[in-house]
Amino acid sequence: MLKVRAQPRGRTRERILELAESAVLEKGFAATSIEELVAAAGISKSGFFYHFQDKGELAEALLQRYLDRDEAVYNDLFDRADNLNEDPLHGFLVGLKLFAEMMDDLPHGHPGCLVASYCYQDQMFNKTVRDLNAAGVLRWRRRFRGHFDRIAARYPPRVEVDLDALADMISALADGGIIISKVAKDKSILPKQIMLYREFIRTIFLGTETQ
Amino acid sequence: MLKVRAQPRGRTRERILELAESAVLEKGFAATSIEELVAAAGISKSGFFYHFQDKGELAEALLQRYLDRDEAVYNDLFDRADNLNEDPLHGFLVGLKLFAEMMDDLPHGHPGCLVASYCYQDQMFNKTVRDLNAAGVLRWRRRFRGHFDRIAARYPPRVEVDLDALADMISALADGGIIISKVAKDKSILPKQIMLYREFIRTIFLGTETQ
DNA sequence: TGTACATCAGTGAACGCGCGTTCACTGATGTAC
DNA sequence: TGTACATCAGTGAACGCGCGTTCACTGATGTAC
Repeated sequence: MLKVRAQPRGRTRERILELAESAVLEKGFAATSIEELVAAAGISKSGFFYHFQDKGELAEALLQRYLDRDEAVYNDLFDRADNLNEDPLHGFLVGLKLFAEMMDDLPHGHPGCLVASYCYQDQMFNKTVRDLNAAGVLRWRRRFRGHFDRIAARYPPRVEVDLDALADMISALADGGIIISKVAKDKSILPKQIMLYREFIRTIFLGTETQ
Repeated sequence: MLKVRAQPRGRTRERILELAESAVLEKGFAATSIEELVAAAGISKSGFFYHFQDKGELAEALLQRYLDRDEAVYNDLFDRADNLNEDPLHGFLVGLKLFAEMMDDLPHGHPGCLVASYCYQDQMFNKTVRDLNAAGVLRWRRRFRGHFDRIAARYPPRVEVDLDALADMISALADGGIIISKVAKDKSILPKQIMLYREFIRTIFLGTETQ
């Protein structure tokens, strides 16, 4: 009798990461045991240690994967919106609308942000992981700061604002909106916050008189 | 020889809570052990169980204490600002400025928000704790919604905004701003976000034409 | 095409440590009479 | 004021369980010749 490989080659590691991500977002990294992951993945404990040297390596792989996917998704979204519009402001406003709609379309709301989760378990992780997290935040700042530079060149801001702070605001509002949505158990809060941010951007560069 | 009580009556429980709060904010609830808390508090493990039935009771007491203190601080701050100003908008704007200044004055930045921390370890806690957390968020919404109702009666909004969402925005921005500040290791981010929010409020009710 | 060896993707059993919790006990302080 | 008892704020030792990690081993697949 032939024993058949339970999973096609190389899939198990990805399955562990997938299971780990939702577990970590629901109860935190420390409370997510290797035991429960391997039980859910249908392998033995030692199978886990074939894929990861230790639990710390899981933490790192998890965050790296999250940041990569996140960047791919939002690069795609904002680039698409930008390419559809010749005007940088309107392209960005379309991007924000798509962003809000994407958040609104998640059936059970946003599952949570690993950056925020790791932030509140900071001491658990080594320097590599913490640096990865910080770099993720700074990448978002640079991306949006770029938008604002192009926009401000064409639309002088009507109010005095720090463009770096304005770029950080979308990260803060997204992370905070996820938290408020989750705690209040109301998935509509997050997309509404994105749309408020969009309104703010609109009034900064277009003013309130030209409704 | 007289044995002298190490701590004045009733102080030990408070010391445990204080130690637990900073530990939880740094590494999460699951990773904060009773062992380390009692070591830092200078009592034995059984001493802990004299004050708390189990670890879950610590979680609840911790959050209750946090919410109570938070409410007292911000009630005080915004009531003070409101009483100094006859006008509800200007009173609120002063309150936001005081809020931002308070955040700016924290020597090592904001130590973190327990509501956010608990949110990302949700599965660890029982319904009582989760309800406590949700109630905290809704209390903030009501408080700020009250401000906006009074403001909007005198200053019709220049742009169409949902006042509940606008009230949630300060919670989201505070929680998100704390996270971005912590992750980027730049304590100036949080106060800047509060000031951006203040700018948004100003333009909503006063417009951009009247600089 | 057949064979030898290497690599891949794990298994199973054992480990020691730390964790939350329990329980019988204690010594100082407070209260009633 | 003195005494008896209750309460407060703990101690010390023990517990079982689950956790992350290690190690020797394995059976299927891939590759070189």
